[in-house]
Amino acid sequence: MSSATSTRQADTVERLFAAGLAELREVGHEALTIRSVAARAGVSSATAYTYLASRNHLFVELFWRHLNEAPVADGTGSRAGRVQEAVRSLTTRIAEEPELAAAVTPALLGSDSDVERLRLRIGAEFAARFESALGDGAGEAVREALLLAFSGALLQAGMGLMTYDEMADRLAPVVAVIVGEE
Amino acid sequence: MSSATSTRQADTVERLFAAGLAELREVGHEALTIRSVAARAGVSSATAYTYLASRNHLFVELFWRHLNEAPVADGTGSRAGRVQEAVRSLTTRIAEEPELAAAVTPALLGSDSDVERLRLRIGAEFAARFESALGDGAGEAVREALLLAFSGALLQAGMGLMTYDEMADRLAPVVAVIVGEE
DNA sequence: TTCTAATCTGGACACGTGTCCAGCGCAACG
DNA sequence: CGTTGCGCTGGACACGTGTCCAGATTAGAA
Repeated sequence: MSSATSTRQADTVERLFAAGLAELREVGHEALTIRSVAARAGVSSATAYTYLASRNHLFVELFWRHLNEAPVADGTGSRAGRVQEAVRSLTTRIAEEPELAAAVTPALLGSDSDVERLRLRIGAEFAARFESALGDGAGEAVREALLLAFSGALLQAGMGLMTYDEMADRLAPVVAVIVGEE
Repeated sequence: MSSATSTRQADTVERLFAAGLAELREVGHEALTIRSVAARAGVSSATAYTYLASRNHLFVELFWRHLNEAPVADGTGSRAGRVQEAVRSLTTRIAEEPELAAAVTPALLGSDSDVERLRLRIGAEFAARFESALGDGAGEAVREALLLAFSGALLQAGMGLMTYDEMADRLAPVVAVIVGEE
């Protein structure tokens, strides 16, 4: 029972997320409503709200799932080169779903507990990738600078001051400055 | 007539912004509604909406006005020291109105044309301050890194991962890394 | 098959946003 | 001292969010 039950629930959740992503691609995040996602998933809006804490939660969850499929860059080349690769891997992945990226930036600022939980995980994921690209011996300040610059770039892209496609190129010299290119 | 008329309008606008700030301090940005601001300003909500394009616009405008009163740090000391001073001057000012800071972060991501206009001005203000602290001869990448790290810090603070009070201290070593401390 | 408990439904609710407009009142101009 | 017109009012509107709940469905257990 419990396995069948949770299968049913899992199905519903998956249908909701799939519908959310489809809706996002089709109408964009401004026009997306929880009810339209529910309808697309073939589920009532009350049901949607039992799985989605909020619109923000939907966006953040979709982003988190999407991000997890970003390839992990391999650890060859110079330190700066490795970090640049890590950055490129992330931005490339993010740029694949521009509407999702646009949606998640404000959503990440939400105050739902679900949003908060995921936001910590996302931050930790970025940190882990930079950490491993940097290798040992990188100072705390360097790690923090990288993370802040990357967050800043995401924010700028979210505000439309930079496209997700150009993020990696814009960040490359910034990474060089922070990590030290010599 | 036009001067008298615009005096009347200017009065209304000022009352709205003053009421907005008071309301923000009193109930916080989550509970603030345009209608409550209008009521506090002694004005109908329809009138409020003729001057405020949106809730986001209110927050961004208040932030912009607040920011403009941040003292400009003087240009003494090392390059890194000057930039750190510039950062501290900004973060100190921002930390004076924590609710405003919390409100503006998501608001800055809005898509109103008024928000967009102000957001460019705010970004330009940050850039100008860093520029003048850096002096001539700082590379493009250094300037961009600074701006991105600062934006990133604002974002982190907006997400509650850092308080505005600790921003300057957290950023100091980051600035040193970016600008080069030697 | 029948029972039971989890899931889902439909539709109401309170609330906020942002828009609109007919009409009112006030301040300056003639 | 009217008249004109700008700014303000009040209150309706459409729409979305997120909450709630009594009752219909469903799937597995007995």
